[in-house]
Amino acid sequence: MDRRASEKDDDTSAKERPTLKTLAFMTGLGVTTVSRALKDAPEIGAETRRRVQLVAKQIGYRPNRAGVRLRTGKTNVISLVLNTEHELMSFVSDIIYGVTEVIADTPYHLIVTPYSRSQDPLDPVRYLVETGSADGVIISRAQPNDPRARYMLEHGIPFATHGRTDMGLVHPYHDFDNYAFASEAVRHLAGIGRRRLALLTPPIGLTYRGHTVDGFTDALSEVGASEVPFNTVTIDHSIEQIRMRTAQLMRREDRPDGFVSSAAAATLAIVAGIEDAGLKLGRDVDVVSKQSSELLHLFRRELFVVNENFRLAGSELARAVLGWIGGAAPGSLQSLSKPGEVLPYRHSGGQ
Amino acid sequence: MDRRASEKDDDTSAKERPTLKTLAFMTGLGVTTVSRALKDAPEIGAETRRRVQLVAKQIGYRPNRAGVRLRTGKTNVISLVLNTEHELMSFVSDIIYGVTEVIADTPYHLIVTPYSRSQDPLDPVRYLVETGSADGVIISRAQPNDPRARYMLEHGIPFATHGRTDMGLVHPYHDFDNYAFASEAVRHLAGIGRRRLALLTPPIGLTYRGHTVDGFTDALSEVGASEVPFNTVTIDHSIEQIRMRTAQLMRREDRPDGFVSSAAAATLAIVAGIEDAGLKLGRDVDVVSKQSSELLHLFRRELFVVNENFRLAGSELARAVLGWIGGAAPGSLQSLSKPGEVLPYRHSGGQ
DNA sequence: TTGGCAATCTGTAACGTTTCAGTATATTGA
DNA sequence: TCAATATACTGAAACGTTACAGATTGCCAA
Repeated sequence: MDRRASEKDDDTSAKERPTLKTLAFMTGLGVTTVSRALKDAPEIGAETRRRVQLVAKQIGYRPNRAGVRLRTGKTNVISLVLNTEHELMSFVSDIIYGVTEVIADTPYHLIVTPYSRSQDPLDPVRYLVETGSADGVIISRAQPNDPRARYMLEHGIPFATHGRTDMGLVHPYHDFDNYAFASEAVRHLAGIGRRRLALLTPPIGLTYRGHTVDGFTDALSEVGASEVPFNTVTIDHSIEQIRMRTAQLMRREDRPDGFVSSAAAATLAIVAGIEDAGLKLGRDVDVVSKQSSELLHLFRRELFVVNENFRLAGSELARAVLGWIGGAAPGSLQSLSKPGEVLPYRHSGGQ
Repeated sequence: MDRRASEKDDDTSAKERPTLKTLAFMTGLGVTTVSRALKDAPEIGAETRRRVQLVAKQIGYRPNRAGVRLRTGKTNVISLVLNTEHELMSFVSDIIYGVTEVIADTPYHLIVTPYSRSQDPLDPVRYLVETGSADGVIISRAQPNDPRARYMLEHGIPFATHGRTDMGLVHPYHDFDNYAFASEAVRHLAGIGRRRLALLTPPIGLTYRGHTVDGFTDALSEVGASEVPFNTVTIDHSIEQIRMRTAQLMRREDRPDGFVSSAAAATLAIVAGIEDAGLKLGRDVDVVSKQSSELLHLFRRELFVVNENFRLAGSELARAVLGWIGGAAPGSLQSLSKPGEVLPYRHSGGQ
């Protein structure tokens, strides 16, 4: 009853997974010929090629990944490297879906490689390279001088970064235009009469913090508004801390009448802080916030939002890495996503 | 200058990744002996074993995954199977971190295997089993009669489900006690004088919808409150739909004075719908909601929340799968997470 | 007729690992 | 002394794939 024990060499009717040997036996060809026929090598006769591919399709042949990987070193794996405490929730979810969307009809698998605060961010990357665990890597939280990007360039492994670096080295990236976001936000606030603005920045050390700050200050002087420093917290701080600092700030004489916030969750905290101080959103102060899922307008209708699409980022990053693996020039695999306009509350319910 | 071309057999000083052959050469032993020494096989002399392990550590030997996988079939991979449109954002993020936390100090990698609405949920699971791509699988959105669980049991691949099944088959799972959540929520609402309650349920077809509904109705009759049917939407519906249906419901004569909601995002929509109808949360109606990240209390202070920890779920599921792979009895790898008490708003800011 | 060449196809080896079936040496029992 | 046995180690084979270096055939030019 047990059909496990295979009959040595002739796998004629075995229920095991078909291999090249199976195909070779069925077609009467050699294993080498089958292998080449399946990958459209030139020295295989047209009819033979068709015949092999037909049989392969019929019996549902799928190349054994371990075999390929052992022989060629090709893993067919893309690794997404994530920080386990500081990524935005929606970022993780959306970027994964974006990546999987792109690799769905390729042989690639997505593996998630985490690292925590206590680790050197280089650790996971080093691991991947040393063990040859992936053909391509996606990293987030890019820094102006990013040791991970440098390391991967030195070791010749294709990668893409979410966010840009600034080392004079060229590599694929996808980024959101945070300069445009921040400057548009300032212009919008100025347009509704706000003149004393505070910025809740991205975390220190990341490239896009610089872009955001630059957009903010440039637009500030353009419209003739002034900045109220708000440097004690960033969007990486806890909700409670941001809330407390905001409340402190709003109880001061020289409080801001406008905020620009780089993340939705932080915006909740800012608003809570504003209200803790007894002030009212839309009357005493206005807030423009980035968001990645369309929820802020439910929170307070007075909020202004700019949408950032992380799913798109995931897709672009995946495309970039695959492109590099496929031999495209790294410099041609860079993309910058422009923010849409600043959106006010729009009533979508009712009848 | 190019040191790529290796010198055939004697890898004495090559900068390539060390293999068993490298270790064999360095120790003067055979490849077989080295292999066994590294896995503490009994027929290796104590000193030899120590010596081999020391050298292995020194030169940073790491077994080649492809070699192991090809020879033994062991992949050292856990696959997390996710629906690309209906998982909660926070679920994806947190469960991934929970899983990676547990497998961090094991040789396991986590791969994410997505499937979309248009696909049979069985597809990704079938793929994993047929291609032998993973040693263990984690699936979410368990159904009472779940073809995926049945399939994996039949094919003997270890797995764990987020949520329970109800097929008389025993397998590892982790679940949140949604019966307790719903009944506690009802009791809480009754305790503050609410008598006409509506339930926004989990999606039709999932096991925990039944648990939630049962907890809700049992507690209703226990406290002598009545149900206002709210069956046209579930938490899988869009924010806009839930909002619209809620507003419709709240404009009726026989509107509810209390809601129980199974997801935080849906709760935002419910509140928006309530306010669309011109009613006020906390005065005209109260809402108890589950949430997985502590943000709802920032949204409206009048909300009551119960926390569900998805990171814990991820850890438990990973532990369960690893346990099963390690030979533990599937029946011993089931866990149920009890909800905490219903939490009112607590002011945490200010001084 | 013969040598050359293009077009197809094939066997062998190798990637790194584990398992199987040994071998060599020392130790024991009688 | 010899055989039996335990201890410690080893080579060869195999997992499925691809690359290398041929083989075989037919055809054409000289």
